[in-house]
Amino acid sequence: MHSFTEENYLKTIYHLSQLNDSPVQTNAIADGMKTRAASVTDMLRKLSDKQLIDYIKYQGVTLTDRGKTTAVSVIRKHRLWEVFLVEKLKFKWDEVHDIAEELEHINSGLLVERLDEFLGFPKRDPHGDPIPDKDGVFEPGQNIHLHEMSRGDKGVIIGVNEYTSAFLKHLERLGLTIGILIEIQEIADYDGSVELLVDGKLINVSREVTQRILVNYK
Amino acid sequence: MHSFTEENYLKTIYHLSQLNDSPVQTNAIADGMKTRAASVTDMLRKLSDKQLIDYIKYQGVTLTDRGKTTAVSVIRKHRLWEVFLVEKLKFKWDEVHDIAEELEHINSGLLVERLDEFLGFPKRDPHGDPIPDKDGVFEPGQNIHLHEMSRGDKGVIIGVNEYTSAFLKHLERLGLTIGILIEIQEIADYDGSVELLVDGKLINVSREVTQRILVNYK
DNA sequence: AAAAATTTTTAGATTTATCTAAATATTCAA
DNA sequence: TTGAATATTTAGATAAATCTAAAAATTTTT
Repeated sequence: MHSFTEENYLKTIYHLSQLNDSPVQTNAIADGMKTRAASVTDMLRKLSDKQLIDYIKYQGVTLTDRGKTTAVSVIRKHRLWEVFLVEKLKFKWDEVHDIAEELEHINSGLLVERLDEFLGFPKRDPHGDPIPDKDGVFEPGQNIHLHEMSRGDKGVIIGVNEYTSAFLKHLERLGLTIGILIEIQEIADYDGSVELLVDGKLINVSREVTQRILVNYK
Repeated sequence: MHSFTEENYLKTIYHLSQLNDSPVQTNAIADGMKTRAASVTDMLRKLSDKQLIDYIKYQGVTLTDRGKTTAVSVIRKHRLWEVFLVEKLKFKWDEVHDIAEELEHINSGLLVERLDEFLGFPKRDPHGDPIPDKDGVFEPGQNIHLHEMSRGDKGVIIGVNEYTSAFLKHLERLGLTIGILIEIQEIADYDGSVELLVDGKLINVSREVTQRILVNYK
């Protein structure tokens, strides 16, 4: 088995490698793990020895198949536990991320499959992120970020990519929650902020926010 | 917060101190933690510095109030998770101990209280052990071990004090599960084995087994 | 109460994950 | 294409939890 720390590195590398196709860089990992580049180098050597990553000094890393499988399994657990916390224990969507960061490392294949079944095999977590099935397969989704849409476009909010309580509460105040229909009214040239029609009301959101919202584009 | 290891030491010391009134000895802890006496001494110094135990060199340890509170909180979480696994996820009673050993260290006060509520504030876990409430109070129980009973005595099995899958499966084969009524028919002088009337049938159990079964004596 | 047996502690290493500071490699820009 | 800036790695330490072997304290036995 892998240590919590190893699992967290793999998860971070996985998420970073989703952002673009090139190998993930040491500093990006250090940022993601809130640690120092030197510590990352130490860990990369270890993960490479265990054949969880392909690592060439100074050239960044990519996950091996084994590494990817492990990362996806941790992500699956994280998202299933988030569904449990919200659906069964009545947590708010902005309260579950940190607890799921701990629960995702519990080690029992049977537990995950039973939990999945108990929850009715959910396809998405409370933030709209897809939950890989037990073979690690994600439901395909053709989603785009809100800031990539144009005036007049419509779509349904399907996810976010920041999980801080502050951000999620902000969205809730604006009425921007998973499943809600939005329509782009206006995009401001000078700061990229966007005027949206949501639930019959006009609201204004900053570019920072539009970059963190995923929309299922119709 | 305390590390997983510290919490496990506190839990072990708590359980050992339940067995008799004298301070818990280094070797007993080493046995319980499956480690060496020297490692225990190292940790005792650390727990003592943190004022979780009262420790006098060569004289053994007792938990301070702070230490006891922590230990009971871990035990509460362990037992609640066991109820969850059996009641909600359909695990057998012999499958849940190891998973609960991991889940008991998840750190969120709110999570425990929500879980307790979700489960309907259970009073006992699947092995019959009492679950302390959120203030650490156990429901009082006047239970005795099966080996302390006499011929003709009757009672209901209320718990066990070994949680290995092998032991629990053995009990199940014998029909000895929580809640079942038993009556002592005969106690063998030469090996302490006991003949029991269970569910209309006569069965024989070794002294090793009788020492690990708790009975609510009528 | 001295010797023997047992228990516990100390001394000194080891492993894992981390760090700072310095050295080295790579990339960017003039 | 060379120097500057940036990114990464190495060297050497530190803290947590563990270990073995030896020393010291305590308890038991004679």
